Amino acid sequence: MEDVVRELGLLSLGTRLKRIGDRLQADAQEIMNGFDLPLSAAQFPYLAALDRLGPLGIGELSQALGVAQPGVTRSINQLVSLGFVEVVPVSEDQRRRIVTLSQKGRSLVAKAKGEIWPLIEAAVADLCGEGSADLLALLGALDDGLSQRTLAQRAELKEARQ
Amino acid sequence: MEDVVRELGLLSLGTRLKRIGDRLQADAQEIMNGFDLPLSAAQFPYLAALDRLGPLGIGELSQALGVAQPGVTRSINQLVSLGFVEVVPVSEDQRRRIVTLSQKGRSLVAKAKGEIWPLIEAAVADLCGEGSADLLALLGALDDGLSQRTLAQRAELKEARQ
DNA sequence: GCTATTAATATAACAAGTTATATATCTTGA
DNA sequence: TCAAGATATATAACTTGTTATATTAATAGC
Repeated sequence: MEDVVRELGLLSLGTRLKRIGDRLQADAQEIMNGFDLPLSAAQFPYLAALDRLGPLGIGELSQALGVAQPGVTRSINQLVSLGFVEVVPVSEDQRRRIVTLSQKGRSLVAKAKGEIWPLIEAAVADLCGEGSADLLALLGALDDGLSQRTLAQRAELKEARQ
Repeated sequence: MEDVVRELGLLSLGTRLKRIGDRLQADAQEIMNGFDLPLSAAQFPYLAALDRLGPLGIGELSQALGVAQPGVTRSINQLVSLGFVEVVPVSEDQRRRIVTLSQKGRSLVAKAKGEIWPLIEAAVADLCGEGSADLLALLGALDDGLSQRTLAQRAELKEARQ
């Protein structure tokens, strides 16, 4: 059976990227399941962000991860109830809540860095083969291009030029 | 603020592809809004599949679009209530339901082919620039690679080889 | 020719994102 | 200094995917 989303090419690029991304995430989840972590693959970027950047506010996490703020609020609440992060209020500004890795969160990150992430990264590298650097470069160009001009703006320019 | 998902590279490739795909789909939606269609960008692939392949059963649509069957059932029900598709039972096999474009659906597809899709495709092509063919080729390799071996299988092979 | 299995679709519950809006706190200007 | 606006987060409702399971119809084996 023909894969329509694939055949449509650039027209359905968004749908296709989402679909492949979902599949990769589900596969990564399967690798993670081997380590019986009470955590979904989608939650890992939160821990990775806190590990890389240190304690962050909700809004900063939203920026760092490219997820809308309500999504961050919910995911952080889950991670709090799982015990991987802690939220501390800021005395100078009581609106803010700073999220930090808990001890449990830090040891999970350590384990992930040592055993899990390298495995996932190697599997993705194996999948991408020679093309991995090219792929990352192209995705970078998409990210950059989209932050300069949206598709709608590009479409308008095309129309105006006709 | 550092874009963590981007910086993590291959490790968070799934999350990143989903994120970029979502953004493209949202942008395509915005272009479509200019034509006031009572339809979301995510629903368009269903119409495109029926246009390209003719009437299809629920399970065939599921394959053609790479969406799990319950998702297809729901989306088709929406498209039915919007009047863009019709569902006909098959007399030989009463379990099956064949989905076809309605007259309204066919004229929407005609309009889309004439005015909307070329605009979206051109905007995406503008965004991708020189890299569009490379990108599609790399995505094809990912699709093919994933249907040969999942990430988990690749990870196991790596482990076994050590 | 009936029963057990298989197949196609539907339903339910959940996941993780989204937008719109509410709430609470902070900041600023008259 | 206090009312108005801005900012940070929370809540609600929705979207669109998922998995697990139920339902109904078709098929196969005895």
